[in-house]
Amino acid sequence: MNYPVFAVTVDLVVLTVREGELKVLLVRRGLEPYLDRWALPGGFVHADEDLAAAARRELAEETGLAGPGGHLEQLASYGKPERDPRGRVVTVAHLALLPDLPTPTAGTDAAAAAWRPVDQQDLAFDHHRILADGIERARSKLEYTPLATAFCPPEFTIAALRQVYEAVWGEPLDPRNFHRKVTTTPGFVEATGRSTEGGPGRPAALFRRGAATLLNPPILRRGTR
Amino acid sequence: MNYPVFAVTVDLVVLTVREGELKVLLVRRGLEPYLDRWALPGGFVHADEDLAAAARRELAEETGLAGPGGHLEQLASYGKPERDPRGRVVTVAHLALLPDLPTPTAGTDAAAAAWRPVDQQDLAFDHHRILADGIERARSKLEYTPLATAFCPPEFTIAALRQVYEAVWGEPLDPRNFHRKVTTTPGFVEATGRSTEGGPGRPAALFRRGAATLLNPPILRRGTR
DNA sequence: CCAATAGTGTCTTTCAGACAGTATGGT
DNA sequence: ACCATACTGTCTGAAAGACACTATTGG
Repeated sequence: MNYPVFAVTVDLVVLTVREGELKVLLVRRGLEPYLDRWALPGGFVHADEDLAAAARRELAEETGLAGPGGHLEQLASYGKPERDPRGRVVTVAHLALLPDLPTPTAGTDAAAAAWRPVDQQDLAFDHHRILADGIERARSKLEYTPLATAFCPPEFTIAALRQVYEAVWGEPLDPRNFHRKVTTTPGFVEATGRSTEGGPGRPAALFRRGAATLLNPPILRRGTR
Repeated sequence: MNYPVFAVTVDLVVLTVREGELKVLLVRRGLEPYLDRWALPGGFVHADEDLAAAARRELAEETGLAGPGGHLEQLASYGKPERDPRGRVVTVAHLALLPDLPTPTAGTDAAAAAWRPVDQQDLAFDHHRILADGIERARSKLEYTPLATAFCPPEFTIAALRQVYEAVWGEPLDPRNFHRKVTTTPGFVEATGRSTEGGPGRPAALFRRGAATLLNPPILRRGTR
């Protein structure tokens, strides 16, 4: 049997919420092509490695840890013949959602990695399109899954969860209605019994993620109604 | 730069509704490995071909036409090292939804192709998993997109559209509430002015698909509530 | 007339959106 | 006391589920 040969890479759309904004992890390329341009982190799939394993490995190399919380899923594959000038490369993009880690980009691999706003232009390769697809996937998944908790540390307040929604969707939500919705949806979050302390205002109860994998009914964005 | 080489294929989960049931297009393998087992149609991506183009080509080869109506989208990629005993093969699975064509499987390529029930066991490779993922994608997309119309001919009755939902979800829907829902959702369907004739009962108005790409609010399955 | 299927109207329940009001901390 | 933030309660309107009823065809 005769067939063309390909290289296969994984690229990562790694998102987090910092300073009330949705951010994406980018690396500055140190090689041609697209020298010095921002790009999604990624790399070649090894000879005896599953796609998901390659994505986990790259994530660990770039971020230091995919430790507590967080979420990693396959996004889509991109394989236009001209997408990489070096040859025929198919990339299997993955989407990672991480809490805002104390050690953000102390990766071993990438020389210059940084959290950047998600409205990036002029990324290397077709990474602009991959990024756009990843953001849309994240926005959409917040509607019907409890995945927003992946952006939060193991224990979080309802207000922190709401700020995740507001950052990802870019629109304000009513704190009271949001609180009611989240706490009455079975399995979305469960109370830990603990509370915050020290800040201004009444202390907030702390929650951890619940067991539900699907929100019913969903929380719909304004934009899609 | 040194990296492992892969073969890249596209595999197709082609679904239609026949005789009130959801069916998948399968081919009987004429080669090792998995000789004589049912498998999803598919093939190698050509040297200068986009992934989507390869999927369209394979669909045309297997079904004869992807003509009026229908829908084709990327599903997911599968690349476990051991998934093909011949070597390292990554497959980019696609999902196709087609109306029940008069000429179902007069393909040129596959010797023995057939519409089979979707509860197949013992497919070749990891095709059982791919099929399961494709069916779940289809079930889920009927909830929040007007994609059910892809299973229908260019003009169809509300009852025919309802039977698509019932076949894909495997549960009965109330004809009256379904009618109200579909006809009052802007952009889901638009009336043609024509009607059916000849059958028993009152003639039904004929509709074509509307311009909407997203249903708001969605039509939710019983199972997920 | 009757059977069969298409389509409309009505009632009830659920839930989102808007927003008043209460609770509990820090300064 | 006052401010800030957390949380609860109430009202209203939109829409789903259940289902009675009317409409239009063929036998």
